[in-house]
Formats: sequence, C-alpha cells, structure tokens
Amino acid sequence: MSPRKAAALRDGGRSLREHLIATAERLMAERGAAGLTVRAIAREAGVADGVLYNHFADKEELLACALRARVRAVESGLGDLPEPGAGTVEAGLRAFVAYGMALHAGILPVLAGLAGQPAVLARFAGGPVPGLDWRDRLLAYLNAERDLGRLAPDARVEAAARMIVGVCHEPVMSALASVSPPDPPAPAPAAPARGAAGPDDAGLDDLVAAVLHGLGRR
Amino acid sequence: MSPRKAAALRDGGRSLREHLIATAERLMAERGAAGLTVRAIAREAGVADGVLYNHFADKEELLACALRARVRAVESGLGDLPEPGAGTVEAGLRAFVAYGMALHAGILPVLAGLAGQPAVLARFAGGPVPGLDWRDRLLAYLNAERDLGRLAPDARVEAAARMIVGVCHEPVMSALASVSPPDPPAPAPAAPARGAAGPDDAGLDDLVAAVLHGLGRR
DNA sequence: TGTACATCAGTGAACGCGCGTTCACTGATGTAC
DNA sequence: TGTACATCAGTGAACGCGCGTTCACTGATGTAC
Repeated sequence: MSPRKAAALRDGGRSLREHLIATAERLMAERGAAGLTVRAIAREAGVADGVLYNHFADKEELLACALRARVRAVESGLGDLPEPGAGTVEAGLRAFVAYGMALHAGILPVLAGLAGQPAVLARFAGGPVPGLDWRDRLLAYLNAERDLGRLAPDARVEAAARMIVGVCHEPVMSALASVSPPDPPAPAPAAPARGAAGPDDAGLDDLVAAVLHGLGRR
Repeated sequence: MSPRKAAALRDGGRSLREHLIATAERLMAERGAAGLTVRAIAREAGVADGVLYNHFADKEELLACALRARVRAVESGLGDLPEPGAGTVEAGLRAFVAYGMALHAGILPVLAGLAGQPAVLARFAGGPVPGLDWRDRLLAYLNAERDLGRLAPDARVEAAARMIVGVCHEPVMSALASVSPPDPPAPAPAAPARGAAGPDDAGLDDLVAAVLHGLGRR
C-alpha cells in the first residue's frame, strides 16, 4: 500500500503536497509571485511537472496554499502584540508599528505579484486575512488605551489607525515601484524589498511622537 | 507622400500613434493593466495587430506611453495644491490629502497590474514620478508652515508626511486586495476601485485633526 | 489632362515560444498463494 | 520462503492555447511624363 515515492522525497518525512507548498512559498519569497510557473516550482522541488495535479485542483490552489504558508511563516517570526495598559503607550504603539511594518514587508510584495490573478487572492481572502486582523487589534488597542485614560478622550482613533496602517504600506509600495530587475533571469536576493523598507529606530520614535502629539502648536 | 490610412482613422485628425496610446490608456483604466494584450488593444483601436510595431519598439514602450498618458489624465482632473500661508493649515492639509487620495486611486490600481512587468515600471520611473512629486510638495508645505509658525517648532514633519502618503495608499490597497472579478471576461466598470476607496468629508476632517492634534492627553 | 509607376503605412495570417494541463506509462511496494 | 500479480503515486512527453512579434502583401496617394 505504499507505491512509488518521489525521487526528491527519498529522505525527509514530509508529504509531496507539503514539499510542493514549501517550494512554492520559497520561490514566492525569493522571486515574487508574478512570473511563477508550475514548471519552475516542479523543477525546483525536484519532481515531475504533472505531479502537482495529484495533490491540487490546479495551479491557483497551490499558489493559494503557498500564500497562506508564507503568511504563517512571516507571522511566526514576529513577536506578540502588546496588551492595553501594559508598559507605556509609546512602547505599545512602537510595537504595533514595528509589527505592521514587518508583516507588510513580508507579504505585500507577494500580494502585489498576484494582482493579475484575482482568483488566487479571492481564495486567500476566503479566510482570516492577517493584515486585517492586525488592523483590528490596533484599533482595539487604541480604543482600550483611550478608555483607560491614557489617550485624549476625544482622540481620533479611527483616523490614527488608518494612518498607521498606511505608513506600514508605504515603504513597501515605494520599494516595489522603484525596483527594476530583469524579468526571466532574476536570481534575486532571498528577501527582496525588505532591507531598505522599514524606518530605523529614530524614524519609529518620530512616527509614534507624531501620532501622539500631532503637528499643531500647543 | 501620404500612403494608406488606418480604417479607424478615416475621420479624426490624430495620428495612429496617439490613437493607440489613447486606446491602451482607456483599457488600462477600465480593465487594469494586468491581462492587457496587444491584440486586445489593436482590436479595441480598430487597427491591425501588427501596426503597433510601426510606431513603438515593443509592447512595453506602448504600455509605458499609455501609463504616462493615464497619469497626465488623472492629474489634469485635480485642482491646484495649496501654497503655504494661504488659508488655514487645516484647509491646506485637507487639500493635500484629498489630492493624494484621488491621485493614488487613479494610478495605483494600474501600477499594481504592472507589478509583474518591471520593465514597464522602469521606463516609467525614468522621468518625474507624480506620486513622488506630490510627496515632495507636501513635505515642503509642512516645512514652510512650520517656519511660518503655524505648526509646532518641533513638529515631526517627515513622519507626518509618511503617514499622509500612507493613508492615501491604504484605501487603494485594501480595495485591490478585496476585488475578485473573473479574469478573462471582465467588462468591469469604467473606473474600478475608485468609489469605495476614499474617505468621506468627515473622515478627511478626522484625519487632519489627528495629524494636527495627535492622540495624547493635553 | 490622362496614364503608368513608385512609395510606404496599414493589414492580418503565420511563426515560435512558453504556459497550464493531461494521460499513457513506469516501477516500488504490498498481497496472494 | 519464493514467485506472480495488483496497486497507484510519480513521470514526463505531448497537447491545445494565447501570447508577442514578424513579414509578404495591399492599396491609397503622390509623382513622372
């Protein structure tokens, strides 16, 4: 009851399905999802072209699984989000912004590469979307801190949340717009548009200070 | 010295080159740039498939021209940006945010559709990029208002500019992530991801108030 | 003025290529006797 | 225990399709005489 085994799996215990998802996820992270072909995934995984159709309905299902795996991998590398009332508000906001920056830097480039394949994004959206969850938790954190009296009673928490979400998108979008690698022969670094994306520590402090104190005269 | 004329241009005075750019720009705005083919452009323009190569080096050059035309069209529909010192700071910021929202809502969906074709983006980036120009003018405006004494002397203008840029990206990105039209037979509305993108007037006011006054207790 | 020829942008069938997907075949393993 | 057979995941050549691009041909217009 255990027929032929894929050459690439002679060692290692994981199934071919998991192996294909892991390979597709790695290629997404390395080269982006835009020009990813089933042949490239199969060759990189060391298996035959057609075997993916024994485990997935079509290419889109494999890509959707790989996207979910990518999201889990990015999130597992991030710490916990702060609880309201613990530590200073400055530190809490810093943690939320740093988390959001890393989350979006890891996921947005892949999502952008799938902009031309809405069916994959639709399958992905058919579940909890990590960016939205993070946004909801940020909003809940701000509301709780306001209720604790550590933010102004009339603080515009909705507007602030939208700005914080936006500021996490912005460096990724700018990096995407300015890259210009050759299309087919892109060896690419292991994690593109990551390094230069986020702000340094002083930038984070300025962001938090701007959110808390505003620009106006006091 | 005036040989055969394209059937679609028997009336109208513009050149076939301009006609192709205008058609490609319209298709970009209607369907996005992701699945746009030279055949679709030629059919929509009412000319033969191959004629584009008499006027452009390749498909990428046509798309780059169409992208520039699209940007000019969006910008021409927007008003002027405010000058420092004129009107209230609130009104000035409102104008900058409204301008940025409309600019990005018109351009980002098209840019996202080109994420898989970096060569087009590279040609586009080989000139003044409107989003960057707007960002620079916003930063200059904030600095000038601070120097005029209408913002706090220690106002974090860089951080605020990044948040304002981000908040203009954010609704477009959210709309892109949530759309799921069928891929090939997409008649699509005339301007996708536009209507639900921007905030209403009250939302704009809250954003400006959050930027000016911050969230902290005073 | 009328006729034959030259010019060249426009035409569209055809080319080569890479894509996603299929399916007849392979061969390692479990089972029957 | 040894041998023949059944199972079925894996294999990879081949299929059909749509893409960007090419190029021999068309035909409206300008020129020569």
